[in-house]
Amino acid sequence: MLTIGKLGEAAGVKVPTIRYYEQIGLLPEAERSAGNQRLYGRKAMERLAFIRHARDLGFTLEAIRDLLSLSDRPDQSCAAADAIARAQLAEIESRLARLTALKAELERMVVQCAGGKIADCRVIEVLGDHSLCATDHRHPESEVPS
Amino acid sequence: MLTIGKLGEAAGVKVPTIRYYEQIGLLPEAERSAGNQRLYGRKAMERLAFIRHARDLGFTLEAIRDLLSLSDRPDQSCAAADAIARAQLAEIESRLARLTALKAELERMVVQCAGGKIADCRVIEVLGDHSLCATDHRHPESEVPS
DNA sequence: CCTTGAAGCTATAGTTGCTAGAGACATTAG
DNA sequence: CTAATGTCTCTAGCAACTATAGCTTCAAGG
Ligand SMILES: [Zn+2]
Ligand SMILES: [Zn+2]
Ligand SMILES: [Zn+2]
Ligand SMILES: [Zn+2]
Repeated sequence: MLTIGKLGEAAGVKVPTIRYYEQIGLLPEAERSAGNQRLYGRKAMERLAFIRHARDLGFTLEAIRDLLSLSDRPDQSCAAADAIARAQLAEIESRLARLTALKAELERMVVQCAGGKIADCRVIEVLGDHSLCATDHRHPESEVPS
Repeated sequence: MLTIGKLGEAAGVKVPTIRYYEQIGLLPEAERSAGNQRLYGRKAMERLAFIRHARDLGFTLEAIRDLLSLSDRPDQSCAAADAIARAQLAEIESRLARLTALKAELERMVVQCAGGKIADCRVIEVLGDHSLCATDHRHPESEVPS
């Protein structure tokens, strides 16, 4: 049985994050020691590793919640899990497309600036006027974390 | 003079967002009509367009605050502005690198799943075990929005 | 002129995924 | 035994908005 600190160390997750996952119900309530400290066994560690890995792949906690409850029903079809993964892939692809456009615009700005006074700065100028941009990079949908 | 609604429409910014920008000091306090409603002129519109465009290019509000105060001093060197833009470019490039790795892993997962039961689902399996991944995609630094 | 509906006002709370702090209790090394 | 570290709960804060509630003001139609 590991204390929360050891578990965090083992899984590469900070202690408050583990408590947070428990609080929102992603991790079950941990066993407690005589002195009321959380104790974790192998199952908790695997579950935490799953969560952490999915987070590292960009899944939201909501998606992870669904994936976890699916993985608790091994006999069912995996179609739902695959759909979540495909949705995540689509999300990543759309962010990639957007970031690629942003990168191109930022490179243009930086390259075009001759480096004089603010009044002549291409960076400031372009920021003030999207029609100076080469691509349409404007924000299509919601802002999501990476 | 535009009302806040017309300004938002013209600039592609929601009304509460404009009020929010004023509240945090990105936009100056607007003039008010006799009935206490905000009124905006061309300068406010340009400033809002600048903010919006910079946001669309992924700059944080903090960076935009700095860029705006730089653009208010046209005689100074633009080195600071260029540095902010280059930092933003670097940030975008690092997000791109990460997302590219994520995309590859997600594609692998999705493609490898034969689509049977959860117990045999490659998606669930890989999520539980990073050593099944082809690349090291783990989260390096802080989570930042796109 | 009056009414009605849209648009505006303030203030507060919610979103996501944590992170940081305060103040108290538990455990462990020396 | 004591000191240092770890853990406990609870609360608040971060970015960048978004949503809600309960008002007031405005513009247009009858
Ligand atoms: Zn410049
Ligand atoms: Zn642009
Ligand atoms: Zn599957
Ligand atoms: Zn992995």
